[in-house]
Amino acid sequence: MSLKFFNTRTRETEPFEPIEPGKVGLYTCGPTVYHFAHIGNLRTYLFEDLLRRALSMAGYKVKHVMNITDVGHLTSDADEGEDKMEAGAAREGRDVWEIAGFYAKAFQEDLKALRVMPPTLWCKATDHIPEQVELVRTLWDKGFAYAAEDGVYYDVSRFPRYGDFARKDLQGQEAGARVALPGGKRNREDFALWKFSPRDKRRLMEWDSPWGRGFPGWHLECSAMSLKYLGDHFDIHCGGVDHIPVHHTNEIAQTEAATGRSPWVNVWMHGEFLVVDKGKMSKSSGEFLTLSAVVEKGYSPLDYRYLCLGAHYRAPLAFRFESLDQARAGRRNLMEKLKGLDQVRALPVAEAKKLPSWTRFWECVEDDLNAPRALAQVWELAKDRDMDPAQKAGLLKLMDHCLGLDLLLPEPEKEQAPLSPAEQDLLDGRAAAKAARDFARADALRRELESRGILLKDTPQGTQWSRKR
RNA sequence: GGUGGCGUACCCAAGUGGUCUAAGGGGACGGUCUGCAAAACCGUUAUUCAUGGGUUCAAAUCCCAUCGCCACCUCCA
Repeated sequence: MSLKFFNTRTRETEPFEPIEPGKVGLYTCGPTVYHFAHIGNLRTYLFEDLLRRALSMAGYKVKHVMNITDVGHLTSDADEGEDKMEAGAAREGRDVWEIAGFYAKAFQEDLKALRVMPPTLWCKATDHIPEQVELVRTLWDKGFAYAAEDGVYYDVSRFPRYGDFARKDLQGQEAGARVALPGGKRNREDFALWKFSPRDKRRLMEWDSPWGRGFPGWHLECSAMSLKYLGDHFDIHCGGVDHIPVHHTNEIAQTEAATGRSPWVNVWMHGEFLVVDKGKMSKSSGEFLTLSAVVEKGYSPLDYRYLCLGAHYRAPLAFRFESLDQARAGRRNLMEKLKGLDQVRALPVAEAKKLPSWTRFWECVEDDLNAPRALAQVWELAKDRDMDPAQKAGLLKLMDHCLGLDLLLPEPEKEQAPLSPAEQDLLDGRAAAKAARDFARADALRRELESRGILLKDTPQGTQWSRKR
């Protein structure tokens, strides 16, 4: 058995082989912290978390690096618009640094709520300015960079493999372009390595460089930081599918040009989008749903995690509240079936891994992280009423390590507001009516209670009540 | 306009040449239980995979056409 992943670089599903036995270097593109993450963004981090967990469970020691981009991400790839961070600050009338800190923290809290394991190492773009300047210098010295009006640019024509990763047909695109390139750019695809600060305006985030005062271009931080922490050849690099044509293409171009080494990264993996109605969720289109908004509507972050696990990471997932309702119902039903197993002394991991049920589960995970099928295996197990509880608990513990749904950690019962005197009267009245076998009256009282949000359940131990969730 | 992808039951969704008369979940319906319910349990719910052709001993899976939808080529996970 071995892990197989779909590699964007080769467009094939291949057995995973680490560069160094037993170890994996993993870089996942983190957020630009100019706004809250929406649940579409978060889907990608959930996919990466599944990958991370699968690698760990396969026995690899994973060094996982994730960036926080807090500077240099422009509102347009044409390198025209503003820096998103500065734009975010202007929008909210706050300091850029404040904005960065605030949204980075919010992001990390979202991940925590979703049970996404934190990376081995977080790194911030603004903490690595010298490394980025150094990288520009290397590219400059090697002749891959040139100065234009508003910054230092990467010359894609110097890197023949430029379009390969995204399978872009540059010839075709250039032929159709016919637009004058602004500001002295040599090629349409050239991107900024270093942007100069505007003459008339003082930025809060700017640094000196040999080419002029300014700030690093987006793309650069991921190259500089992954080079620093994972080296010029590492195992896996992830992100959303949207990163294939621009961000990752540019990262590869600048990194491989600088190091002269290819491939820089063996396996590239990309998560598909969460789509809303007929389109993707995006920060600009107004369809913007944060995790906290979902929680405020009464869902658990794990309901969303469960929803995402129900679809393969490489397939678009249609989001609707109806789907989320279904996920919530499914997760609750599953938890209900597993109730009490947390009290059981579970079979040790080594033993549980020998059971066929585990093998079936793990085969799904190994097959390019097929979470939907893995989840189906969890259900098969949960429904098995003949299995020894110790085995069952051991297996579920293992599976949950992989899925991160806290299956054996029941959510604390919500504090229920005690019955009001009026409600208590109704309850007592029904009990009396029931005892007198006046069922019509008993049912009427139950309906009355239900309309107040109280559900009754008659058990051999008497009537239990609960407030509607 | 160019490029890539998708279309599986009421809903979400797996499966990408034979084990598929298509996994799993949600929902619905029927049954057991109950005074009746709820919960639980049992069962039912696609001979069919957008449509029409074709290739093959064999197709949801490959090819072609048609229709519908989406993404990228502006920013985006």
